Amino acid sequence: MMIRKGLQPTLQEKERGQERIILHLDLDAFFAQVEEVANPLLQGKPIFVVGHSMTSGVVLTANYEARKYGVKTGMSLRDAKNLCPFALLVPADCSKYSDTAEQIFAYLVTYTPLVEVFSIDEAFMDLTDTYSFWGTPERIAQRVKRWVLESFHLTLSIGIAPNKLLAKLASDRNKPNGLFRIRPSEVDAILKDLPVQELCGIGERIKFHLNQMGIFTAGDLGQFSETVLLERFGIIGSVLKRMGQGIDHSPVLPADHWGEAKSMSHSYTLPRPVQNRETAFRYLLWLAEKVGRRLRRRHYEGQTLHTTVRFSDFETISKQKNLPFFVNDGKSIFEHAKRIFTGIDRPRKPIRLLSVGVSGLRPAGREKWLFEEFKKRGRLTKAFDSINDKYGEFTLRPAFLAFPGDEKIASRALQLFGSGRH
DNA sequence: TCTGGGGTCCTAGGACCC
DNA sequence: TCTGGGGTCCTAGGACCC
Repeated sequence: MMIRKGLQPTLQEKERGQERIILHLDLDAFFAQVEEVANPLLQGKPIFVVGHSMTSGVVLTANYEARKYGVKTGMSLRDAKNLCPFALLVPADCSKYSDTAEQIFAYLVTYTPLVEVFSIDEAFMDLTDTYSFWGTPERIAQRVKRWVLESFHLTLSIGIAPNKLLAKLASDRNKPNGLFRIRPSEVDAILKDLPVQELCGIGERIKFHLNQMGIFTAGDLGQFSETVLLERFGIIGSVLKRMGQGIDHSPVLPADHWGEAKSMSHSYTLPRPVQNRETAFRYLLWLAEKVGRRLRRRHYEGQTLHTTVRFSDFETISKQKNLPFFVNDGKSIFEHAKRIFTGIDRPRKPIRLLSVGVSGLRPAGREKWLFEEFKKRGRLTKAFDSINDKYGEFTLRPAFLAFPGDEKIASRALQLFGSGRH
């Protein structure tokens, strides 16, 4: 008999013994549902929630009425309109969605502290140690569904399973307004004929390679030689094999267990391609200010600057630069972003998208300002922030953002960026 | 599939150092 | 400098998720 050091059970023991109870919650067609609740005139009609442009771009969310016509999230607006010409277009209002989601996710903590927010409309809960207080996991799922419906008039789909991978699969089973449980004894049967790309983590690219190797279902993947998978995919090879077997030991991690953020960025697809570089610089400054503001709000500063340019022919170039110091103010971020931009620019091509990001983050304010110039800049930035916090984003902005000259772009930009308050 | 916006992680080549 | 091997850092790009 082997004597084990420590009291932690091995993974195999966990697998055999205690079954984890993991829930995955997924708000159905979330953006579209929120809009329908806000505007009853939309109810029962096909709608697309779209980005700022309203004429191009992609569908952020289509409601189920529109999905009947084959419209999917991420589809270009043009294709979506071809499939469903009568759909109503609603511009996205992200702060509205995140406010709602935040209240819903906060409620989940009633049942367990182990709630992991996975995206704006998805969360995991680990109920292993707490569900018995309410009876069964299904009863908790029903209570959550009822509460969300009564409080927000929204439906969601919930999957219950022994791990996150399977819980996510389960929530997808009975959409919308679904509830589905996968028990350990059912895992093999469910995975046997499941197309590989339905496993979270397997996208178009990996699916293509797997298919080429003759692997089409999760069942195929789980049976396949790990050695060959490792040769083909490197270290993710063994992860893939375990996914095919429905094995996933990853924990449900609440926010206070998350590591620090690693990067922050903002990108923007211009309403139409822009040839004029002065105009491009204004967008760049706007993005830099947004990134800086977010870094400061979350008390970060970063050392690596990223800039991406996408031209009208979709050629995309990105470049990053390590700085000898940390930044989190818009002006410094802009100065370096502009320098990087100039280095990768193709001056004759119109620009379609710009992106500014900062990585190499650390908590801000660790070092005293070294130079007087930086000191002044820091104070100015603080004053800006306090006013903007009070009266809304971009109430105060650098004079450069006043858009002299180009009236059309100026008014469009102010409409987009300006708070409208003065 | 003519293609949004915000992230994370991985890979691979080159520079640089000992 | 005709030049080994290993480690680390930097950088560009790609894959994936929602």
